[in-house]
Amino acid sequence: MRTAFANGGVMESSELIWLRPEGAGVGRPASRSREEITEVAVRVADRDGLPGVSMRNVAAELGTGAGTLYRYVDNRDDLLDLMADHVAGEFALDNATGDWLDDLVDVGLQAREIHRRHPWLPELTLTRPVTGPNGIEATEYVLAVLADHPASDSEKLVALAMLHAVVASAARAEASTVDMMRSARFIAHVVAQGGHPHLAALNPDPAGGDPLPTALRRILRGLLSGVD
Amino acid sequence: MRTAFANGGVMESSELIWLRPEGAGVGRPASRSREEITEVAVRVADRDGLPGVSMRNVAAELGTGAGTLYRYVDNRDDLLDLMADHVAGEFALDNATGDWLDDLVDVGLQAREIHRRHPWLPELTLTRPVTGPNGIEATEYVLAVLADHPASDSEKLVALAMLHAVVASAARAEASTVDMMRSARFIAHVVAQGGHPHLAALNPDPAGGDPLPTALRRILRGLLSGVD
DNA sequence: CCGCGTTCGCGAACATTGATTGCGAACTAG
DNA sequence: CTAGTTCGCAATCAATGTTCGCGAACGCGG
Repeated sequence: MRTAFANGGVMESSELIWLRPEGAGVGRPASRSREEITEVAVRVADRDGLPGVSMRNVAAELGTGAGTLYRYVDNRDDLLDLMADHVAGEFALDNATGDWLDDLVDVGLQAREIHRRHPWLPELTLTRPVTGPNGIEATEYVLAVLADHPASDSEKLVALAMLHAVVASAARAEASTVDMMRSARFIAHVVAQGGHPHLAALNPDPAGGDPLPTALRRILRGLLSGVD
Repeated sequence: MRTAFANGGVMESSELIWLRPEGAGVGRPASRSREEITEVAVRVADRDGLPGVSMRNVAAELGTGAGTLYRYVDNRDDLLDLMADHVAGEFALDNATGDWLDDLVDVGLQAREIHRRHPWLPELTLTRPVTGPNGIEATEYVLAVLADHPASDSEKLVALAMLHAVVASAARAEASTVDMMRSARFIAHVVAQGGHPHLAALNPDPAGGDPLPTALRRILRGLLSGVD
């Protein structure tokens, strides 16, 4: 798809939305902004879930028609990108203590809190890269925390990607207890039929606390405290 | 939704599809099977991607109408579940060497190969739990590998979940080079504007090999060789 | 061999979705 | 004030998931 501009030029919309200018300097000014639309979309998602974020729904919430949204966004995916990066702005990136492990675990736990506040977020962050302005800011922060760390840049990026994958995945598991229960019922059925001794012998730990903090510590240290 | 049966009973379809019987013993026999439909759906997905897996498309490939599929499946999500578990049958689970770390890394690398063969798979495994018969089989295998390991059951399950999350996430990143390039362009733009020193100072390692095997080793050992 | 109960196949139909288009109104620049 | 441009909006299109009703196919009991 191509968008024509006042200068007669043309912009390939295969770029991320943040690279495309918002509005044009001339002509009738827009009555809404990407920010405003994004906030409304996030509110709708918090209330009705991700499938509730239809162009018609969001537009209605804004008191307008569906077609109007396409003046601000090329397609629905753009809107989803905006939403994901919007909530990435909820990070508090000024807690650095100087201990890289503590700081990275803190980022991971903050990420989980964000995912908990917005149960629709895992589906987005797991399916697409989050590389909007706020996502970039978080990445820069992590790199700053690891600035004095001896690991190579590649290793740091791998650790960052893994941190993200683990947190988002855990958050998704938390978010859909329905799926969990359906799975549990099926597993119980399979176990009841025999033939899966180790699955049958499984029993949950008594009084297991929150596993994520220690898991994150172990993963990050395993990845970055290279004792191969 | 509810499905009536010959005995006058009723079955809640909120169960996973594998808990619901295929066909009914009486009446006109079905001319197709879940297996057959699943195989066709997988083939369509391999060719046209996940959005190509529409009820009409799959039905057409089977030489029938869309409505017919609903005799075998309650909804599209059921079909996706079937597909995900179907390819989970591609695991070779008879390679156990006795060394749990080697064996788990092997499972992870096998999972990546499966994801590579079916580029649509990450979107499924990341979004929903894979707990069909074949998925259960893989879980049982992992538990068998870890049978003599001193870690607690909870720790083992956490490690398994993390293994899955990491592999699927890495596979997704591999699968969509388009997104990667768009992100790269935006990051380059941000860096060019200054203000992100650590991001700017980033340079990729020369001749970096495949990072996943060592990453998996480090993560799994970090999680299961408890040296807190 | 035949009817009966039940299921299956199938096409038409419905609601909803993302996206496009054409036009009049609103706005800025000169 | 005029020219040029963009914006808002409603109508519209194509495609999707899903439901429904009906006639035909089948197995079983007589």
